[in-house]
Amino acid sequence: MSSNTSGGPTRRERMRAETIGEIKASARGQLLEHGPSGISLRAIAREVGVSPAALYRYFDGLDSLLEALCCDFYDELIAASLDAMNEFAPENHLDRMKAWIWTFRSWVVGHRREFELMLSAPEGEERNALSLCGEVADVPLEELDPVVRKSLEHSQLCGQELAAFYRQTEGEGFDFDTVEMPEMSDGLRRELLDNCGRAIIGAELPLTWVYAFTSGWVRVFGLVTMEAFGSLPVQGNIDEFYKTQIKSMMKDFGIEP
Amino acid sequence: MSSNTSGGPTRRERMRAETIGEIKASARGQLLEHGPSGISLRAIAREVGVSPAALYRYFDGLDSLLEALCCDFYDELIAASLDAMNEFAPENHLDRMKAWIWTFRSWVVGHRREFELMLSAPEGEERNALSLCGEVADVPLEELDPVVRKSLEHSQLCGQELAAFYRQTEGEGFDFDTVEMPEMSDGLRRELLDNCGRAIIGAELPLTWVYAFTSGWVRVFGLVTMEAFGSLPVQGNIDEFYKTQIKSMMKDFGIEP
DNA sequence: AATTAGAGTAAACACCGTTAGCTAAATTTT
DNA sequence: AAAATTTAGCTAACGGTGTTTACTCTAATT
Repeated sequence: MSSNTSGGPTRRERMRAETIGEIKASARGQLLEHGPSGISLRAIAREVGVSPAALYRYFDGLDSLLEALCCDFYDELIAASLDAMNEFAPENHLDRMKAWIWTFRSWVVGHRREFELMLSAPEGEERNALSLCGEVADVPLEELDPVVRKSLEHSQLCGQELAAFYRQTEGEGFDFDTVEMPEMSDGLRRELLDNCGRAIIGAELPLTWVYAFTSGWVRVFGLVTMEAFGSLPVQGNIDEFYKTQIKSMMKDFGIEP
Repeated sequence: MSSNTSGGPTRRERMRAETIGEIKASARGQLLEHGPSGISLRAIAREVGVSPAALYRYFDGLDSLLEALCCDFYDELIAASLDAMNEFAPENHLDRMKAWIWTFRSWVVGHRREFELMLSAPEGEERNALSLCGEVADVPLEELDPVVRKSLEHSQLCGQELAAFYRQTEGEGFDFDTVEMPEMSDGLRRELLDNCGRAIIGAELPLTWVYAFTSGWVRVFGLVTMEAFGSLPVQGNIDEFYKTQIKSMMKDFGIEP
């Protein structure tokens, strides 16, 4: 009776997938209306037309559902980033990175509540994403918190572009050693090269650029988070402010626009 | 009978203040143990040895209590900042600003859960601190959300120091116009001068420095938030990384160490 | 001494997440 | 085709939550 003889998903599997979709959609609706703490299993059950206990056939509990939601959000963000980046030629790495930043900003601002959940999600455990870069390179990726993994995936999208841009620039005889950077100890040097270079960028590029990338990442994170929380000290010309920030960051790479 | 004939607080007022203190202390304990969403009025009542309803004599409800907690945290942060800044001479503005940054970081890292609450607190309303700088200068300070006000107060602590440092540097014939800065429109110019200059720094200083201050603020916010959330891409040499970041920011002001 | 304001209570209301035990239908296996 | 099994759903309950109402008693004020 199963339609699985031809390899496709079972009838039950289809039903199950659809129910999961309904549950998530309802949860997201409540997230938008009442914020992260306003998501209620019972309310979801009411909306989906099912008893509260039935939801446990689909998720291990509220936390599990929230985590799944978070993963979906990251997937959305990653897909949107890829879409925006692919509006530029594959070798146009600079514009692709700008598109990444721009998508990060616009997606978060258009999905503030989702972003709130994403920020507060991986702390269900003792402490959260401290491994985002720390020991990430030495740990099997499968053992990472799924949300942390998605977040890393999102960062890598930009990092890989930088790596490609580096290879391109390298061929043009760019002198990376003249890029300005504060002096630092061997320990910090190695950590930057290991964590950011290996884990995020996925390539061994010069310290000056790894430092510029890390600084830039902090700045973008600050910008996006502050705007999402409404504490950005610019309100009317945010677009332009971002552009000036991007210009400043490019100068940190030794690139003049 | 009241001890108020000599102007001091009434006996009842003392009792009340002490009870409020006990309530807050219990709430903070739960915050540390179970996170922001683990604060429960009933649990507090249990711990203080009182019926749940009794708490409503002291706070309008859970949200009100959380807001009060937040204000206390900001007061703590501000006091700690002042203490650290005052370890330097009043005219040593540069070191006082560094002390401000350093206190921000160390206090947040030592009080991550408190910081979580502070970040998510003012969003009880529709949307939160969007007025942090936007129209803050044109709005009576009393009408602001108290948490937003405290947060502004904290920023101003650093801003005022910069203003004083500016006056000092001005006398030494420093050429502010040579400080590098991306070009920008008049609209953004005015917004930066109004919001950051007037509201936070409290003085009219050159655009180059206002831009550098705003950029620096975003960077510091990014650093502190990422470290608090465990997603800073440096784990073993964070102190030194901060120092390099501070050096980079100083260069944005045109100051060589 | 009488009155008032304050702090406290118990009981109830309407929610919440989660678990246990059961029923019925859909699928697999024999 | 019949039996066995997996799956989805139910009801009912447990212990927890924030909040409101109406009532009591005690401390301060008049």
